[in-house]
Amino acid sequence: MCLGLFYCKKFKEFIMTEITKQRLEKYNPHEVEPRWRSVWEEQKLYKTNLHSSKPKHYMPTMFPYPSGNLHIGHWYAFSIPDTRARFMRMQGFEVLFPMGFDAFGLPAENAAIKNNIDPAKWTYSNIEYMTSQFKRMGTMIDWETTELKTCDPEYYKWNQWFFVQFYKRGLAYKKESFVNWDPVDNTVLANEQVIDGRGDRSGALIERRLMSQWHMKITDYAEELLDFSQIEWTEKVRVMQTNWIGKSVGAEVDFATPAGALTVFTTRPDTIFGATFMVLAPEHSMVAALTKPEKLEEVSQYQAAAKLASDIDRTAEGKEKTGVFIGSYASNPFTGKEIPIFISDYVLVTYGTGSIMGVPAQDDRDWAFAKKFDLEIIRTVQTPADWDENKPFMGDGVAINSDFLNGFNVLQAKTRMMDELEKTGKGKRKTTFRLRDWLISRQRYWGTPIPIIYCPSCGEVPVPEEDLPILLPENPEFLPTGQSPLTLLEDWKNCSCPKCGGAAVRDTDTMDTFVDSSWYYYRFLDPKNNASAINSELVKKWGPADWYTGGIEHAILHLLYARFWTKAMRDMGLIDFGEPFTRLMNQGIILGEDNEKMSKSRGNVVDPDNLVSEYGTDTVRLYLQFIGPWDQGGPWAPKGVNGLANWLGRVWSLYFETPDTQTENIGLSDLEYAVNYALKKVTEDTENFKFNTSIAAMMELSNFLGKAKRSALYGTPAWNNALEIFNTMLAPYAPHLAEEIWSKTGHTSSVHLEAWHKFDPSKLVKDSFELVVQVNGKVRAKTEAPSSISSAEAIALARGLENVRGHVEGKETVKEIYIERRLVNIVVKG
RNA sequence: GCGCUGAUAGAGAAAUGGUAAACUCACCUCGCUUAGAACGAGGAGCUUGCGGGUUCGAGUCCCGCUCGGCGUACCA
Repeated sequence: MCLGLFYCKKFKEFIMTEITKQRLEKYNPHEVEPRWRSVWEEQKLYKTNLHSSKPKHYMPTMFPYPSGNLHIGHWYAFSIPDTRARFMRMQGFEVLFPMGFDAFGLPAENAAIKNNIDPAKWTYSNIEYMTSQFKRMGTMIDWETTELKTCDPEYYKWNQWFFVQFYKRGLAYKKESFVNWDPVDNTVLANEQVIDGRGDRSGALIERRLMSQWHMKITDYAEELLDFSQIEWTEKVRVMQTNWIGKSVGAEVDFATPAGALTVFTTRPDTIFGATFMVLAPEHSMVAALTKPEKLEEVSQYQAAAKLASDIDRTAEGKEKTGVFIGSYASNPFTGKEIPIFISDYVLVTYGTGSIMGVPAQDDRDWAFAKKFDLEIIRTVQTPADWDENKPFMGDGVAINSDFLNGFNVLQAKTRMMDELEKTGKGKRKTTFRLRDWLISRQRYWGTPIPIIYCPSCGEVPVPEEDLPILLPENPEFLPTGQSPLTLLEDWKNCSCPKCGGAAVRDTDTMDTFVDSSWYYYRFLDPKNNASAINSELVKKWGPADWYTGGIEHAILHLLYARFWTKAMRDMGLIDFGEPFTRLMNQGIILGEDNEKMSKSRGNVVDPDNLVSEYGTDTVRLYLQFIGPWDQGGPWAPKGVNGLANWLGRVWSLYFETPDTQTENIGLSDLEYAVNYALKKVTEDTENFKFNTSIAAMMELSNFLGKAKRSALYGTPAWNNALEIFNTMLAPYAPHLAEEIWSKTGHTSSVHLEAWHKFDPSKLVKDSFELVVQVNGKVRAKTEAPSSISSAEAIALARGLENVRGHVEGKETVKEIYIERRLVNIVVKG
């Protein structure tokens, strides 16, 4: 912090004030802002009445992780929606704008390991500090009603409760599978948390391990999650979720092998006549049975290599196909031909059946494999005339070499083949999803303990509801063993079986923190509720959220899980709707001055605390909104901030400086037009998150008022009314300045309790306008015309203009166009 | 590779198919002996990344290209 500069400025201000006392007192945000914030807090001005009879507007934002410091991105994410929340409040809605902390997670634990601090202590002290930073933001967050920390037992108890309910309904289950192991954070990760083969937090290359882990059955909802008809989200997020869910419609087909039927999944059943080989994933369960003794060594070697290789190596772009012929043959169910069986790492054990039929002519991957191993290629779709015969053909065409399918196009052939498969029992229709069940076990300490007990005689037993919460024990040992720290706490781990009372042990993993964020927006309505997870009555009244805002990075993580959780809650009868967030808005990212992502190593980090100390909260908020469209983000241009501070100063003087001249000639209707125009623009733009143009409209208005001030309008009732309306428009944008002006202009209650003014459309109708006249699309003249002018009159008026006549006379008129209250275009020839 | 985006004065950006550049910063001139990293008056700056097309009219719609961002990537 730059205290030197700060005090120096203060001192200068003090001197100036003394010398020029008779002049206007300069607006001083550093005095005004904290003063109003404490008044608001005292008066509980922003208390939301959850039982209000007004229409509700629920506007949560994705709550932050308590990293220890609010950065400029937090200001962008939270202070801007606050403007809209304030606006909706003035529009007559009862608005809930909540805030809490997503407080479980790895950074706390990593800090504990590194600095030997208790993760709880670290987290709670961060929350305390960040809350004080938050309060400087001057938001209408109702801390008292909504504050929520997911690491509180009163919160995570209900994670455990949900887990038990899900368990009873078969939505939470344990299975052994290949999982993503992060060797740096020493835990498994969900598929959604693996980015380009690396852990999303640690950046470590992910290893594949076979482990027994808890999953949430999100795949039960795969089909429903593809349905976005109940929500208005951006195309981008819908597409990302749709791709992630990855629905493929096709068929499963059985191929006979010496070890029994080998089932493959294909989206192209029409190409079976061209299947000339089989490929299994190296981990496929039938590999052992199908491997001939003489191939055993080669196969084991390949399997070992595949196991060691990271996903990123296995899937690298342009990687040459590898594989091993395992010695056995399968029989093509339609041609009867014996085709060789391979293993290769381009087939994934986790997708479909983990095995495929190789159809090189119609698939570029199979083509590459066939070329590499010199396998037979049979075209089953007629290639276009100019087709390069050294390429596979994936397009539509007529089936060839395919017996009863010959002559049909791809779509027809698919249907016929699937009918045939089902008729003959050689296969069946099948839809496969890319989406896997959500793996929620984490081998870490700082999270919600999984409420399951393992009993030698009763097996896995969920903890009875009355025994919840299973508290996280204090003072764990943090050893980088790859085991959960909870495994080392014998006293905690050992327990008795709730069923038989015999000796048993607890599950020592904790839940993925995305469990916490899957339902917190319901908990905000009653965060201290000790009797149930949610207050059904309030959730019924307030849910689903009207608008939800946050970063796009959660498009397929949090936002997909939250939808799943909500649907599961609906099916449990807890709520009566199936989507958590009716509308979604993703803010962009604020970049450094150098147009690069802000980072300490680049040295381009903008510190909001310093900015607030220099310019005040209102200026920082306004600048972040003015910089551009909110969903676009953009680079930080430090010079512009000052401009916003100066604008606030000019607004201030608009109210409190007396004009010394009366030189402008401005009429009442101009004033009314300007005010109503701005009001219309600000109303519409604020509603739609277009804060930059909204502020521009207010600047235009203040520029106009600055001029109008030096006219006869000054001091009239209309002038005073205009200033008052402008004051209320400012309130959501510059809450402190607006309140100070409001109070200094003689009001005794808060401007934030005022109703938003409605614009008067009748004041926006002008009785004349500037008619633009084009000849052949080129502007040739402009003239004032009455608004009521008819098309014929407008054209006649245009033709009469001297500049136009020169371009029109003696030429043949082809067309005349009049666009109401805008322009005339005369098209001539010759 | 595929999908989605974006490209407008020196910078950030406005613009229901209808006068391109609102608004802010920066720049220039003048005023103000000061609210001064201020204020007031005025000014300069572009044919909207490139090439086609549709249209009376295109920054906006369509096609191709160049460059950047985001997402995704052997999913059978």
